Order: sequence, then structure tokens, then C-alpha cells
Amino acid sequence: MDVFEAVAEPNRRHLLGLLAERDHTAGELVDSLPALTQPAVSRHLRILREVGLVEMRPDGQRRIYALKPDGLQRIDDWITPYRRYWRNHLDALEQHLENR
Amino acid sequence: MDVFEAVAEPNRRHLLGLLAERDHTAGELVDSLPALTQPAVSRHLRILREVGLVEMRPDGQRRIYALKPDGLQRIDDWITPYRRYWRNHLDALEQHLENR
DNA sequence: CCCACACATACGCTTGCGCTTATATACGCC
DNA sequence: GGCGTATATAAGCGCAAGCGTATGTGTGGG
Repeated sequence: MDVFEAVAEPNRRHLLGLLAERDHTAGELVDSLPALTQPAVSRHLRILREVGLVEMRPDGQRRIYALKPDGLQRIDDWITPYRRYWRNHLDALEQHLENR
Repeated sequence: MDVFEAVAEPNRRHLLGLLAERDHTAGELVDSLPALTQPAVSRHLRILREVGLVEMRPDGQRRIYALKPDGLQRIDDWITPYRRYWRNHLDALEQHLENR
């Protein structure tokens, strides 16, 4: 499983969104996805950790999860060369509007 | 199939990379992936078209595929707040999330 | 016309993901 | 030590993704 597949799963993107705000315990993350059981969320967290998108530190009997920014940067690096495409597209659109 | 799942497939990222350089016929794209058969590539192109990442125009009996920038921008929009995060602009990220 | 070429679709198969239920592990508290 | 809590792992299942083979569709050329 690579970082692209990890991010393709909607529940995992939901978890990343929460961790972008602040660190969360595993239990808080389980509560944030009431449609899923605790083992299902635990598996998602394991995958996110394996691809380097989050990191975990134990705190007593709890596990605190935190966003690890390096992982998403790999996606950003991939998308960078494409970014010029829609910039050119926008430039062309703006020019079109200005010429009216 | 959404744009995240579409991009999660390595062969489809390969096709997008070629289309970022220039437009290609379906046959050229088939030749670029010798490990896959022609129908396999055709299905990948169909998926990329369905999620709005590429567009196709017929040219006689050939089909010319071109990159469509709007699709990847949806991924870029999603990743934008995280980009600020790994650049240590933590305050900007939190503000962005709170304003959603 | 008819055939070759370029490409798409149909179908069946295998494989891996994501889920649930059940169970294991680890820690805190009394 | 013994028990409840927090979290992870195991086992099994349904389903959809991705693949190849076979076939359909449309276009150009002789």
C-alpha cells in the first residue's frame, strides 16, 4: 500500500482532516467515525502509519496519533508539474474575460 | 470511482505523465505500457475520462487523448491546507480549517 | 464491397481491500 | 493479583478492481 492508495480511502482522508487540526487519541478517532467499528478504524490508522502519513506515541494505555507532514509531500511533489496546466488554463480564462 | 482512486493506480499515473508532455493517440499509450494489453489500457483511459482527468477527441479511426487540468485541481485543493502544515505555517492551517 | 486497422466492450477469473465478530495484549486502578 | 478500559490483531466474508481472452464497432483503403 502506497501513499496514493492510502489517501484514496474516504475514511482515511477524514482521519487526516481531524489530525490536521490537532492530535487525537485512537478512541477519539473511533468516535469520529460512528459508521465504523473500533477495529476498522484501528486498521485505517495502521495503514496511515505504515505509509508515513501519521505517527503514534503511547500515553499510558492510550495511543496518541499525530499528522506526519512528510507523507503528503510525496503527493504534492507528484502533482507539482501538473499544476502549471490549470494555471495556464486560468491565465487563458482571465485573458479571455479581460478582452471582452 | 472518484479522482483519488483514479490517481491511486500506478499505470494511470503513468498515462497522466505522458499526457502532461503532449497529446497521444490511444495506440501510443498502449505501446507505452508493454506489460498491459490493449483492452487494459483502454479501460484505464475510460476511467480517467469518467473522472474528468483526460478528454478524448476522435481523429479518423484514432482517438486522441489530452490532459484535462480541472480534475487534478480537485486533489490540489484538498492538499492545500496540508501543504501549509509541512511548511510550518501551522497557524494558517488551523485558521483555514476553522473557516470551512 | 471487403478487409485490415484502431479502439472499445463483454465476460470470467483472481486477488486484495474493507468490513464485522471474536480474541489478544497492555495499562491503570483497587 | 484481579478486573475494567483502551487499543491492536486474527479470522473470515462480500465485493469490486484489475487483468486477459474473445468479440464488437467504426473508419480508411484498395
